[in-house]
Amino acid sequence: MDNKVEIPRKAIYRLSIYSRCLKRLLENGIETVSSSALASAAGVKPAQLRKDLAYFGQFGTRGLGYPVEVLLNTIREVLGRAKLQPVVLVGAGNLGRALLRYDGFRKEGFEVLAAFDAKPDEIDESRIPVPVYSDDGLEDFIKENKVRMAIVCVPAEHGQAVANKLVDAGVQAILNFSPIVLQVPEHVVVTRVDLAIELENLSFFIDRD
Amino acid sequence: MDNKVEIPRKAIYRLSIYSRCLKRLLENGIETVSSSALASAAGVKPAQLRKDLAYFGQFGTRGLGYPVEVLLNTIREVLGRAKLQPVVLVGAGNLGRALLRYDGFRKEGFEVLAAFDAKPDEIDESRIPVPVYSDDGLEDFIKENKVRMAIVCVPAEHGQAVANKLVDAGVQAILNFSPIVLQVPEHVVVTRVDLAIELENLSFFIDRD
DNA sequence: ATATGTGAACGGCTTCACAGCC
DNA sequence: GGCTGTGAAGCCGTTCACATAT
Repeated sequence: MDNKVEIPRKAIYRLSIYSRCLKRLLENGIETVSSSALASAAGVKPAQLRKDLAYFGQFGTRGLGYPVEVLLNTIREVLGRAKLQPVVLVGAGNLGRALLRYDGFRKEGFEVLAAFDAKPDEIDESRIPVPVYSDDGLEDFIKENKVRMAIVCVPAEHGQAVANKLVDAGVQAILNFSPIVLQVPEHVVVTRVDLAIELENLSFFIDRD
Repeated sequence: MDNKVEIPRKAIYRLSIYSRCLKRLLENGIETVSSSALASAAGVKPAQLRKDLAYFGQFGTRGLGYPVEVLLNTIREVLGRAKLQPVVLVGAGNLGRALLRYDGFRKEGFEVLAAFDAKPDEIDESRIPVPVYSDDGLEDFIKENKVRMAIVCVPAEHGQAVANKLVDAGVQAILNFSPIVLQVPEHVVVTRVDLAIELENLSFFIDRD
């Protein structure tokens, strides 16, 4: 399959899920997996898995399945996850500090270099594995360290201002935990994670009294 | 518009976003809003906003727009957010404890009654506003308190077992922070929030060296 | 004049179903 | 026999465009 066909965003997202499943299979010493087995672990239909993989190559052996390790490495490559990716975090409140302590990021190849906060002096740095600086130095730091990704955990009222700063400094992707919709230029990608909205959304589906 | 037409999940999700925007408008004393203004604040197209609202009624005045307060209340009603919703959290690790301290849930009408952990004795409860119990009591607690929603923050290897317990006890909606795909019966809704995957997904869209 | 409500067109992702290969 | 790869069909949500209402 050739590169001219764009890979749909949704497919990209699922690639990450597949990679997690493959990682577990690899750890368990499994060398080959069928589309139906992997699909079920990832919560999708077999045909969809095969279509997703077909966007960037042919890896399977008919009658057999996919080689776990090769497939995993290829997916990582496609996702651009060959090397450690530097990240900054803005807003060291409750949530921000928790994310700084969260080891899932590093384990997956992201390095949070530093945190920034409007009032760094009031932050209890004792259990945080990275330095917390004042917002003032944000733009310089991003430029100096060629940071392209940022995590935003500031209150709603500061979200847009922070995003503007980040974009001006060269950030291209933002993981936004602030409960607002950020307005950014087209070349910048934002993923919004609003925990209260996720809960609210779920609550629609439970029985009412 | 009648109730026979199912509201798409994505539309439901957007209702939550609209409600946040409307809340801000209300706080600023704005009484009427057009579909284009509200849509732009919510990051969607005007036609989509109108379609979403049309799923459950007609609220606008042609030539004028929508009454902010009425619309907000109606959306809250549709979302089933009339009263406080009890929630339990399972897994009081870094992320779990941060979520317990996060005030966004309560502010939006969710009450985390208690947390459960495999090793509650090792948890530093000092800064957590709810009790942390042993996993043993999970099912009884859920039944006694008629809990229908749960937040899961346990390591991947325990995720499915915890989910099974929750479902058996009567939980109908799960917000899953564990990095696995939970297998649940059809009547149970799961929303997955995998922070590492979100980052990974974003990293696909930044320039490579 | 202006903005909603909505049938119809559109587009894109998902699923099917089967040909092709091991 | 079993499983992948893929064109074709199907489905669902989005967007358009205009009739409708104030």
